[in-house]
Amino acid sequence: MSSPSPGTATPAPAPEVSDMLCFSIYAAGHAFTQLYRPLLDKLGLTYPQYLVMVTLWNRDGQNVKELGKTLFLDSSTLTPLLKRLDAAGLITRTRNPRDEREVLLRLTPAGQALKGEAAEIMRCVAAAVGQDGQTIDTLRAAIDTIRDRLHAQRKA
Amino acid sequence: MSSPSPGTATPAPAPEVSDMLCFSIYAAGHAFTQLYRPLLDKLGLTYPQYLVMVTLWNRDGQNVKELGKTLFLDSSTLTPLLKRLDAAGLITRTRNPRDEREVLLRLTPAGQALKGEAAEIMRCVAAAVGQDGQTIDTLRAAIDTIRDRLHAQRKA
DNA sequence: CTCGATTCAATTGAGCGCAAATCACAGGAG
DNA sequence: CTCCTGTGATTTGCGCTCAATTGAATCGAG
Repeated sequence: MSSPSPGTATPAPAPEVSDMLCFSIYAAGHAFTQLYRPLLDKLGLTYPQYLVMVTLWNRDGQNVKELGKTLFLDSSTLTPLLKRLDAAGLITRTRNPRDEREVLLRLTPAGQALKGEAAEIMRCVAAAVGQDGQTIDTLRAAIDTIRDRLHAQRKA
Repeated sequence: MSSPSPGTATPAPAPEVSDMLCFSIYAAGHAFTQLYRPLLDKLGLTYPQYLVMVTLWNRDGQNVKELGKTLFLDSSTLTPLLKRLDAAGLITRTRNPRDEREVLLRLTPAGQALKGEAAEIMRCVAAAVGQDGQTIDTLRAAIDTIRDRLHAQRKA
């Protein structure tokens, strides 16, 4: 008697992926990546590389650990990605003389210069999303709340 | 004079990743994957493999194209994934005798049997998300709307 | 029936993401 | 100073994701 529909002819609820919040987020993430691809191709960046650049544009000179904390990414993901940005001439990677364990990430002039181009991309994405700022902020807050709850679960 | 804040001391708005909806979705997606990992390890599945199984539990005997349409994934992603599910004894992959281009995907008894274990996982995930069904449905609808808009943009 | 276009799956190459193991450095206890 | 522990980054191995290409089968025009 624990079923919501009591007795007759409901063989199984049969959940579909389209009913699952995790799948909505999964699919929307891919859709964003594919939206960004042609826009970022002009800058020679991938979507995760772009997120790294946005973070560095806000605070230059952080180390890998701090960057990873902001993006929720592991150093084993970031190290090869940062090497590619380095090879592309957008950042430099130097050990901190005060603590040789840390690698400091600094934008090159070329890396700084890309910031100007990014504004145009943000406008394109906002247009593609096609929702007002209020709606987006509310949605974002709801998603972040869930993310934080999932991360908290991780420790428990 | 094109700046929104007219004259004084606003050097740059400096958008951060935490202000970007795309990043919220990106990070939440990873959080879900990490929540699922220990749960699915018991079944020997990865998260994308689990989504495939959920889809096949709902409709057995589809081909790769149809599966990809549901999950928004390409055959180049699915082919190796399906080979792993085949190697694990959860599905079979056979050419459609009516049209030899298609590969039909069918659950094995072992693949069917996993469906029972999945209910428990869904309960764990729902508990971790910790929101009522109404809230989740609203959130999911909003995300799906944006996803559809992004996909539509793709064609234009 | 033959030719050309289309469709479905598979393959290839590059990059992302994470767990686990490794290496180097820093800092404290003795 | 030496050992031990902890931390930051890298390496390795596996799987996912997609663009581009290939190969095989189907279908339609003539």
